[in-house]
Amino acid sequence: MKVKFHIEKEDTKTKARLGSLETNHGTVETPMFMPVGTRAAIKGLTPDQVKECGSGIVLANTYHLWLRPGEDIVDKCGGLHQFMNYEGPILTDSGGYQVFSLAKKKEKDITEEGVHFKSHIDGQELMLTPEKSIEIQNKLDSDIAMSFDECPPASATHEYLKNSLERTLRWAERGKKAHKNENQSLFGIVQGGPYEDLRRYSAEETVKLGFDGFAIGGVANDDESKEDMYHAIDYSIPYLPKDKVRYLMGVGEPMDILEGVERGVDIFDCVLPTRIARHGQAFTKHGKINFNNAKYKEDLGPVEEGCDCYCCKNFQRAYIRHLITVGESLGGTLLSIHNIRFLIREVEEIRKAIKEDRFIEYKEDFIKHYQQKGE
RNA sequence: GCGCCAUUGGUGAAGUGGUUAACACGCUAGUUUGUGGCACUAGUAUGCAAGAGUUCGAUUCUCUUAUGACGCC
Repeated sequence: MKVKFHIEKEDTKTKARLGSLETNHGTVETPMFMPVGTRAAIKGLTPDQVKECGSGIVLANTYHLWLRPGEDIVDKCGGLHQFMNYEGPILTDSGGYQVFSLAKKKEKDITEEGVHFKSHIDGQELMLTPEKSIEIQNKLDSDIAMSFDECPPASATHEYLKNSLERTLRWAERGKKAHKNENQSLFGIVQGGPYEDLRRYSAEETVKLGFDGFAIGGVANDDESKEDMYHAIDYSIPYLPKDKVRYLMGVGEPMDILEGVERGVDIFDCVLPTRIARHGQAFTKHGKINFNNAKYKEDLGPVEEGCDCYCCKNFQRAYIRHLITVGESLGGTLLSIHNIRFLIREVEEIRKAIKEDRFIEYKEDFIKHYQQKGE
């Protein structure tokens, strides 16, 4: 079955909405944050630990699983759910983002047919096309597949973005035609950088093609400003159907999730919670803290006061700081658990706030605390 | 006791009679948004064992002292 999205409540003061997304592997409440497991693993965490964080959907990546171990092996193992032993819903990214970061600044590698690039593993010359990406995702058997799109840099010109999004539309159509897995949903992706006319055009045309959900792509690239990112959302959302789920790709930071929800986004994904964890940093309601900092050497408190995660319930900051400074991977694991739980706790609170019709108050309160950095 | 060599930051060390004493680690901070996992960026010796001398100028040359290694008696 295809995913089904239901709106349970719309916020009266903003475009925020409370909903649920029904999939073959369970129903997830929205707004929701999705942890990223690029190579069929949330780095450093077991599926049980991921689940304990309250996760709904998790991500896996087509590009990475195509190169290793190969979609046929995943298929032989019984599909992605069985392969990685995750029973909840899984969304696969198309590989577009990865392939474009490999082909970056070489326009000749980007053709109508697809994208030429060299494998980051052995340098082998490869080509990824919309059909190939969808074919791989069909075999991986995720619940949600993403269209193969071009993800242009934030610095791209209006003209470049226009041509690019038109090609992305043609690719979306080709991908849709190539899509054969009846149990898998397919999402379209809106591009167009920070430009109102392009976002509108891209959204309207993508919607016409007909997808099971819609994503806003091409945001938070390079050093795109927050303003541009919020504009990209604002200019895309009005043209997306209300009854389909909306996914803001690659975003993330605690503040951005609030801004996204306020603008009508339902689901988010981001590598940040796990990446910064491995580098020793944690989200807290007072801002981001860095366990490489000497001030945590003798700190006996939990990573975050009041947090209900496994890390905060069982370990002191001094221990986390120790693990990080000596390079024990458990440090990254524990902070990943905390950071994922932090973002999921945030969306849980957001859902509660929308339900109680106080989303904007919640947001303001969150910002007030988040801006006083330190602790 | 004599001879010979050494002594550079928290550590291992490079180096030169003349503007900012290399590099590495460590340390201190910062960055990270559809992950080319375990990275990147920046800062970190007003001083080259101590003192005196030669010189326009010495960490670099000379002398004395201290400490250490090696060799000889």
